[in-house]
Amino acid sequence: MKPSDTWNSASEGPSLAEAPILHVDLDAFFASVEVLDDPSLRGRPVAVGGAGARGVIASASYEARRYGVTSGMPSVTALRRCSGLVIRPGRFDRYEELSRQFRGIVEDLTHRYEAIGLDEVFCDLSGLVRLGVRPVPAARALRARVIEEMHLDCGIGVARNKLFAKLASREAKSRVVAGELVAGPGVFYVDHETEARWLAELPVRALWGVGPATAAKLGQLGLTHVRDLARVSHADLTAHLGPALASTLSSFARGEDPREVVADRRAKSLGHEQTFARSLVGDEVIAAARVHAGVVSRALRERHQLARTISVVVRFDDRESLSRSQSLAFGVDDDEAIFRIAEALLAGVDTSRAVRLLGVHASGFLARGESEVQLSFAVAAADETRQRALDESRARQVAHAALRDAVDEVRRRYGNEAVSRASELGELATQRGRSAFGPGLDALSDGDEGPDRR
DNA sequence: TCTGGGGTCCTAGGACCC
DNA sequence: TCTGGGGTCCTAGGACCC
Repeated sequence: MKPSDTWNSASEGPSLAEAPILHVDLDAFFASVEVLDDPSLRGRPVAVGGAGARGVIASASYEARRYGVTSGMPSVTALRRCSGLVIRPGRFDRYEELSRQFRGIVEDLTHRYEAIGLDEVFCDLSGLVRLGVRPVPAARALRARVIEEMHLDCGIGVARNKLFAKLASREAKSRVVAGELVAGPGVFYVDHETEARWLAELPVRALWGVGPATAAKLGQLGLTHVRDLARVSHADLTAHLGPALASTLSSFARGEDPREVVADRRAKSLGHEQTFARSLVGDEVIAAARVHAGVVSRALRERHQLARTISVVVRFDDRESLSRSQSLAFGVDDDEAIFRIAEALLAGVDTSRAVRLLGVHASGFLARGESEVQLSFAVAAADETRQRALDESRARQVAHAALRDAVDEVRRRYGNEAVSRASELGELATQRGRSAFGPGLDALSDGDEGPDRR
């Protein structure tokens, strides 16, 4: 289908020059997918997240929101507000499948789009002048296709820049007001009057990049609304927020947004982390690192990438957290190689303290085949142990390749659980499939037993 | 029994090179 | 003999986004 067949109609709304940016946001994405695939959930309060003591809500249906359930909320709190809440653990393969379908529909309109997570895109339509595209009809047609083909709803903001487009997609959506669902228009165009009103009325917290910490800092300066930002000097803002954020917020306060729509963003890091139903100590942490290293290395191989930097992150029971990283002169994607580096990094961490979260991350990607470049600089090993781990991991990177490829092949054919190391078969590993958002209720109930000790 | 897991970007200090 | 400033890379931590 050619864009010109669908996306334009007469001369409704602003021209492309006036409002070239679209922000498209799928409604309550994860929760909506659960309802889509299980119609018995329709009309009920549904959320996706971890159901256990340490779980949080990742996505809540509008019915759940009527009870005050929001994403990011601890599941315990959510259940207190809504005892009938159905919490599903999340099915990321399915969400990714629908996300691809979503992007396919967007691509029929333009290839100049930037994906933000699985359920949002910014589009830059400014190159579509020759096709006679008008942004508002294009947005309506896009939304109609999402509804018809995916059976999911979305809100679309149409504006001059990303700042207003993002605010507008929120305006386009349905919302809960005083416990009642109020339908939104679906597509919302930000004209000059609306821009001026929003800049005058919105709190700073509504801006992209202003979270709890920055809002608190601004609050101490007496800056609570966007309009307040316009009257503070750039030097003052920089002194408190640093040059980058200060510059961004100064622009926003004037209604300007220098950020372009960047198509084809490539991931720069990849990782796997888990909050445990029961905190781990000592060898249990190392065992968990082995499982995590396996997840990360498999993801690297699926992407045909090698990582030059491996890092671990640890959060203790008192919520203090730390990270340790090691860059290599070569790239790795091997389970054992990544595990050995993670293990070496953890040797420098006091694991006699209770560890509630462990993460293993990979970054500094090389395409496969580039592994032997970058030999010119020295690896800064912290000590002899670490150096030995590095040497060994490099040898293993070569030695284990054949075995690893064979194991990958088996996993591909029979599923991830078909071939596992003995150490992955304990409770640690069985928690993996339960939820991406922390331990589930079953993990909570058998938490006393803990993972097996070897 | 408060606060996940996937990421991105920024900052700051130190090492090293030119 | 003392000392410069820019650039890049690495590490650690923090804030933010969905």
